[in-house]
Amino acid sequence: MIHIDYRDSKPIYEQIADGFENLIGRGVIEKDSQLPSVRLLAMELSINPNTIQKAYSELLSRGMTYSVKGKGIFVASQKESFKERKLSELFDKMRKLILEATASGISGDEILSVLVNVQKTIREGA
Amino acid sequence: MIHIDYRDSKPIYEQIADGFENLIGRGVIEKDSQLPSVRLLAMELSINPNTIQKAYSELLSRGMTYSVKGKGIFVASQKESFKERKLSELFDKMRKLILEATASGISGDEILSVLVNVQKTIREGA
Amino acid sequence: MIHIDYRDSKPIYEQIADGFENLIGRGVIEKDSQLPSVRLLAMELSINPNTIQKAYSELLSRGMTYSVKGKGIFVASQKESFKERKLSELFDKMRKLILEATASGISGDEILSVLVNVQKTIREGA
Amino acid sequence: MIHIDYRDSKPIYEQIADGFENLIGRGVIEKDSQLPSVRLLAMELSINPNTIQKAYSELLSRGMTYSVKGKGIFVASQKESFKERKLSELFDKMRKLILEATASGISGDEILSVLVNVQKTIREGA
DNA sequence: GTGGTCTAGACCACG
DNA sequence: GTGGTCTAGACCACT
Repeated sequence: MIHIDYRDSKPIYEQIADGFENLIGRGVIEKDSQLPSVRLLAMELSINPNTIQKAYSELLSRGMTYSVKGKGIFVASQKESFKERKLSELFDKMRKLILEATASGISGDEILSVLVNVQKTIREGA
Repeated sequence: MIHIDYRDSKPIYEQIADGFENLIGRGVIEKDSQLPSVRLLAMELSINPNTIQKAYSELLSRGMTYSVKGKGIFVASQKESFKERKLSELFDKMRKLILEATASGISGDEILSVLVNVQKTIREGA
Repeated sequence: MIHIDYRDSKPIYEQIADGFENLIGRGVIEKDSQLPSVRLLAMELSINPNTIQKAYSELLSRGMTYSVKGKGIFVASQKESFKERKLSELFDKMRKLILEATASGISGDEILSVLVNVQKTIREGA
Repeated sequence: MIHIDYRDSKPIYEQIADGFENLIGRGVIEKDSQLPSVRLLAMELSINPNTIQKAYSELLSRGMTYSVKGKGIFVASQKESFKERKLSELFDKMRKLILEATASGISGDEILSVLVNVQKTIREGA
């Protein structure tokens, strides 16, 4: 369900949180359904329970889930569209990337060309 | 000459190294010209000399500079084109960004549209 | 595992980095296995943890290892053959040595003769 | 007469001392002839007089020269043959290089092969 | 004065 | 527990 890459510089707890956010946002996990318990997921992924706990706290603070004492953690109803939020995130990250590139003397056309190349390689790789 | 943002998660020594790499790569600092001394820059930026030293070591291992004991640190001649390297970096980061976005269900056309929007806002901001 | 010579002009952190590079390159330490922790090795060698950290950073930038925060430092898969790289290094150092010798008026045949003598004494010493 | 490479890791005073040792050893500068004064050489090479002074001290301690107060520094008669000494130096450096290479798993034949290749490239380059 | 190495001790994020 | 960053202060070789 969730894939962990230990070599990724992104911390494990964030990889887990992002993974669930994706599954929830894309509707793979439905609203009000229960997430696996901390202990269970920790065993399944062979990961320290503290790390799972941190990932779940992250999801909670992002408003993706709600917790019921003694019962577990459940998927919250999504206020704003998941895709909308992701598009907004993409916009911010893309903007930062482009500002950096521009500061290094790369032109707008060159950036566009890089984007097209990337998309091409991804299509070919798929 | 170099601007430090203490709130940035990017470590100080890397901000400094990146800053100089940019100045050197864009030709603002010429080949064989001397960089400010470790102690001087440390005083100017109110930063520990060891941190400056680490930034300069980073530049050295990136091949951007060469050092002469007792004399100072100087800008090396750039073997590989700076821009070429930056374009390659941009490609990698862009690829990662797009893969993430795609995993969230964003289409290639939508990504392109975001890019165009970003470029538009940057042009207007400038 | 690692031997330090304090009288050697080669800095300690480099002796450590070179030592591990050798162990890794020769396959003594296997891929994805964990290196001793910074603090542990510091205690074992009676060396300041910062110096160990610097040695490990060096290995990281050489691409010999990858680090996972909170978990440890691990041996990376070797892209370019270790031996290939070492042969290239040997070539460069040998070239420099021979150029110096030639500048002192030593002939090519004399250099070859010295090499044979050295190899002889090493075999006898072993 | 003497060539300085500021990028070389070898300190300048040593480059100067080695340069004179070479000229003296190969008979380019004759016995009992006078070396240029510290001030003169400093001006010619655009180098700090302290550095020249250190180079001359080095030559003195190597027994290559003798100094006469108020007159200057002169080339001493060479006790042991210059070439003999250089061969001995070459032997030591070569031995160290080969021991390092052997520790990295490079065989004696491979070392010989590298040597031959180096000599080949030098001949071709000349 | 210059760069480079090392020690000591602190703080942070992560697991 | 782990690695990583930063500060403070010392010493060294070299110019």
